[in-house]
Amino acid sequence: MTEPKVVRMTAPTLRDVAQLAGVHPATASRALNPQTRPLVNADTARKVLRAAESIGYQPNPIARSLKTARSSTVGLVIPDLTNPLFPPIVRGIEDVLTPAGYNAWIVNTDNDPGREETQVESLRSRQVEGLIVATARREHPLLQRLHQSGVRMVLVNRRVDGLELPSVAADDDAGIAMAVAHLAELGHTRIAHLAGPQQTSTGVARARAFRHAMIDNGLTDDPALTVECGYWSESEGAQALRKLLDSGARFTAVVAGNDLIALGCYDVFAERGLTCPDDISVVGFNEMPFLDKMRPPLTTVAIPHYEIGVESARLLLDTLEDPERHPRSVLLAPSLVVRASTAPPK
Amino acid sequence: MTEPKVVRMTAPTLRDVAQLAGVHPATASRALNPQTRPLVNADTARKVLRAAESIGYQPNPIARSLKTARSSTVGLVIPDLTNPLFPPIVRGIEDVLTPAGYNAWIVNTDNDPGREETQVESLRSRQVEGLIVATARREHPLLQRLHQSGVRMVLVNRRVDGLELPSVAADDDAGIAMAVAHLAELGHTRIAHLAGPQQTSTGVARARAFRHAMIDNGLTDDPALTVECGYWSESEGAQALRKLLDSGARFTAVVAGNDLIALGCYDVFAERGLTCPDDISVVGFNEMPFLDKMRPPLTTVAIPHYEIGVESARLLLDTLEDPERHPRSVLLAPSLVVRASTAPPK
DNA sequence: AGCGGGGCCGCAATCGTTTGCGTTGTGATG
DNA sequence: CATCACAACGCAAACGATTGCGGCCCCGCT
Repeated sequence: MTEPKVVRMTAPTLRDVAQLAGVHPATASRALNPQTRPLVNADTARKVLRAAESIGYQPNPIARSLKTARSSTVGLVIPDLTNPLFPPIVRGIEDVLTPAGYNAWIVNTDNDPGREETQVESLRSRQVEGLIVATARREHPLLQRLHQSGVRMVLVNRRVDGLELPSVAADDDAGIAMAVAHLAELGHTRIAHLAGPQQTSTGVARARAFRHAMIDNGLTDDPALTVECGYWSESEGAQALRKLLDSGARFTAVVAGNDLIALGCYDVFAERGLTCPDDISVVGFNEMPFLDKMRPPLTTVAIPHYEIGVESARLLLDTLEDPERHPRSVLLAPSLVVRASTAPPK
Repeated sequence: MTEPKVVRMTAPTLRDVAQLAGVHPATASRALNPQTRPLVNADTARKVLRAAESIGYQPNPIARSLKTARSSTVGLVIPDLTNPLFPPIVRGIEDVLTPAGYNAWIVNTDNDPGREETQVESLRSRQVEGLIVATARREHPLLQRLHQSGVRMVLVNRRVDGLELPSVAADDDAGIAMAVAHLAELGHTRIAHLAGPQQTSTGVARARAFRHAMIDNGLTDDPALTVECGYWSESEGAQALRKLLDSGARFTAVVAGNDLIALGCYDVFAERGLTCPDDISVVGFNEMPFLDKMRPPLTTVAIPHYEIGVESARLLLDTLEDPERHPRSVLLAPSLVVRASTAPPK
């Protein structure tokens, strides 16, 4: 004989729990919440817990958010999920947010400020408690406004000019220095830089680091050997390299602003019958997946993606629990992964 | 003289709009909603709209969700964002959801059923209106339950045994057939298959298609030449190939269950001093990014990722607006991209 | 003039929680 | 025995929107 069971189409609510436990919903609420549990008698608390358990009660986060104006949710603002840089970062973020009782809401902006604005608006209206932003440009009115209106956020990989915000990134200086030193050791003297967009802090930081590193290695930094890319993309990288080659400049190696830019170079090599590293050495930045299987395997600066995610989530949690805390930024050490795209010049 | 402006820290609500427009909140609500706007006088509607505009009113989705038990949000359940297969699909999904007024909430399951369960639970409690699921296994109690409790969903790339659900995927049969035909034309006769996990519909579909294709091409399908991978991953692909090589089986080509499995083969080639395609040809499936830059560039079956996303979102919207509609499934035509990982056998 | 019928709009309940405040009951104290 | 403190709990008002129902007014008809 199967127990006759009333099927309710709607999920059990706090009322149901209270009724079952023979208490008022308010009491049930207090009993369920560890924070307020001391306010109710231990016995009744047990009763409530048991009742909740028995009917599989799950609090309704929507109702809770409405009342508390909190959501246990943070927003991740990402320029392009298609960029393999981000998934591991996201993973790291989720791995610290989840145990802390938070959920992450991922939005794509496609590098489009308009889209970014509406996406962020939608996040805010859903009461996200903070933002992790990977789309920062040096001039970023939106972020300025958000910061002024008290939105908690942390930046990843980027900074905004004149805005003191917690941020986490790889140590660009160190990374570029390693790349240049590596090439210098191989004997390269004329090294080009395909810089990332100079509207991004990362783009300028790496370009600056490149100049310094050249000097530190006793090489001359020829401005004609630095070309800026409009985006951090393959096609922009290819464009930039074509421009450089067409200019007639002489160079035997290039350090690219990131891996995608470096891979763009591969396309140009194929177009023009150049071979890497025999004709030109190239080193990337970021260590995206599958580089070891490229042709040739790309030498690059590896950064700890997952840890970047982890750290940024931690920073956000910190500022959530103590908004007054002085903004802390963390720099993570990169490392050089030498593969077959770099060799001594001919 | 600057206009004295009252700064309110809290976002404007419907009440504020109503007050400003000199009407009752109910009227304001009706005026704001295009659906119910005909119920109010055109003039007052205009007044309300203007008022809303002037104070920058944005409806609070949380309050709305609480009342309507809807959320204009759908969940995307993805096994692993790190797999480059998914970002373009996500992009396609968002591109149709956004104009339709929906938002997407992405969750990762890491192929872990437990994690999947809690993630889905969290989605449901946030009143998502439907699910797009890319994690389906052939036996999938969770999805069975969800379906029974009336959750609307569509499957992407996968199916569940005995469950009539809308789904969208590439035409695995056609894709595998093209791959095998290509190898056969090159002169291969002993072709191996590194199959995907047989708990996934895709895994078995491709394995079956492989057998059929072998026969159709007048080749013999030797069961000893098919090895199953536990996951759709590089390492599993490598494992499977090692097993095959160690078994002493003779073969000159392999069709891999997907690109990652194929790339796993590359690792084994390096380990054992084999060269591709001279010693062994390999063809992948999915056309993930950057394959053209691999060593060697991987021949693969290209599937229209973006369109898969687009179609799955459309299907979901369809079932949302007419839940009774008979489940429709769409198959998208793949195409073969021949690169340098395939060549005639020596 | 009386009556019916729309068109518009307001009232108030509701969604499921949280929380300030008030009430009750108990034990301890003067 | 009256009083007080305090623990434990209930009451009811929020949070911000949506929506069935009913009231009001005005118009047209007989």
